[in-house]
Amino acid sequence: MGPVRTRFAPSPTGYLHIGGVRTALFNWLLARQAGGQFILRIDDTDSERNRAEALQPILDGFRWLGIDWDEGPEVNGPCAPYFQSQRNERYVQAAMILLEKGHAYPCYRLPAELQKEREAAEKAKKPYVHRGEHRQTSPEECLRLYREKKAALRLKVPDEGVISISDRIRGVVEWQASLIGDPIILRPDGRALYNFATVIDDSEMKITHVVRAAEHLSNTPVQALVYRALGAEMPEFAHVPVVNEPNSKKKLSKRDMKKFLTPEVRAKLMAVGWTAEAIEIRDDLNPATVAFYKELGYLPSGLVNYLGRLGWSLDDKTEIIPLADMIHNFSLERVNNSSASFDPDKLFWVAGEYMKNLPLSEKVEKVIPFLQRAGLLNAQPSEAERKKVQTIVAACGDRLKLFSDVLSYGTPFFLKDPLYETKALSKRVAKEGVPDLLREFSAKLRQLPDYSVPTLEQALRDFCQEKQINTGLVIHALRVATTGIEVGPGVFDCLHILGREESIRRIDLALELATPPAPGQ
RNA sequence: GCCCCCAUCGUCUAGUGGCCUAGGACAUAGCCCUCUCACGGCUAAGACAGGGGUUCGAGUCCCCUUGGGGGUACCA
Repeated sequence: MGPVRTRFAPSPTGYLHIGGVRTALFNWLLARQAGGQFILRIDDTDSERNRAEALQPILDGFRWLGIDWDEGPEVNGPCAPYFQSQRNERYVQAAMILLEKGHAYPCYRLPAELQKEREAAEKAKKPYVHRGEHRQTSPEECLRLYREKKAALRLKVPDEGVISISDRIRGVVEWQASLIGDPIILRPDGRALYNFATVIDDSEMKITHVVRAAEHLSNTPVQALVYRALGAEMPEFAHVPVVNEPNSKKKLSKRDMKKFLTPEVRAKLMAVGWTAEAIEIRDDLNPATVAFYKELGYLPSGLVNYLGRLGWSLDDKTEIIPLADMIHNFSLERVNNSSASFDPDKLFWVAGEYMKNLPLSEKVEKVIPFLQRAGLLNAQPSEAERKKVQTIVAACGDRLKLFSDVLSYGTPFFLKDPLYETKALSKRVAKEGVPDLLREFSAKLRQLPDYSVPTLEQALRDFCQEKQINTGLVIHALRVATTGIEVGPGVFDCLHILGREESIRRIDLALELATPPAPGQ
């Protein structure tokens, strides 16, 4: 066997599905570990859609995640083309060889007739195994018949015997050949069927490891028979367990993804600037797709780590596995054989762990687009503005788990006036004695020698000490007065970011709002 | 119906016959730290689907049942 070559063969559906990425990732890891090649092949045999448009989101998704391909769309390679729709003549050619060699035969039965037979068998509680009448016809005669009148071409399945494959994840799996009906490999119009096309492609592309979703396990005996008939070398098979819906044993389906677009999900998307209409049009924006996480500002490295750990583990305790370690340590033998539920909470946590380790400068770069989209920053931020963003991001610290979190923590620093939460204002500012304290402290702010975080903190502590009051009282009041909200970076960071004049202006503004003029005045 | 696959805390997992009184992580709850939130620290609760075997000994091996999933296509 030559160098390790793995592949992922998505249909151009217009989005990159989470479950698919996991399978692709395992393939990619295997290839990278062995210094082999990872191939992207597009299964577009039945696609009537605009291919370029439906393919782009998939390529974008992989690129965003850093999963690169050595051969495939846009990069090409020695086995081009990498679109099944452009490879049909190869399938026809291969089918003709099987016909000549007596491994295939034409079948003139109509689908409707077969359907009836199937139903009859079902009623009789007997397995339905289709065997066409031309199974015994000589290859020469079959070829003559086929030339005379095109028909569906069926593969001859042995009458008896066991088809056995050794799956790298499942172990040995066997099927009775007598229970497998002769499958169609070519339609009367010459279009190949999946089970046939896949084998031709995998064989021609010298794929050494077919790592795919477990739902393909049942296709494998037929494919094994095609390899055998072709006289081609069989690749290693590894069927990875499917990814289930959160908290469910149901497969995370590509169909019916709309149900993941819950009100909460919609709210998250709208918080980062998507309108309800845009979400409707971009029907791929939901938690089952990669694009969703990109839009919400998840770190791609976090998503890759999470997906890699879903169904595979390094040992009994490691959760955070840098990509290089994952490449180095990945093995099919440690892939679980039971299906796994996708857990958005854990993904969120992993993404946060990666964010903690991201250099500040990178956070700043990645956060800027979210601020721009929200209209808080213009398209060409000045050096001063970038500096301000940096200060804000630094002040956010570990609170920033997603890039979009900059909106919940940073917005008050970009608005002209804070958006005051009424409740917070009445709870923290419009409170017995607090307005006077704020006024006094505000006056102190004016006199500070500088406006740094330590100076501010010292000033406040001294002030509270002097007044014999709890520091929290003033701190909470200050935070609400200057940012409008109760949660966020440390209050001294907030004051520092705003600067002296703006801090004081906002305190005055809050006091105005919180203390309505006394009646009669 | 028939064929194939799967089965440890709510979820992801460790476990390859004695190291298991079943370990870790997310989520949950409580406490601590603390200017809020987040981070961090500590603690709690929480699982071997059921039944038979095999064995001195079973989460681990075998069988059955149950439950999930996939296939049974001129879908992929």
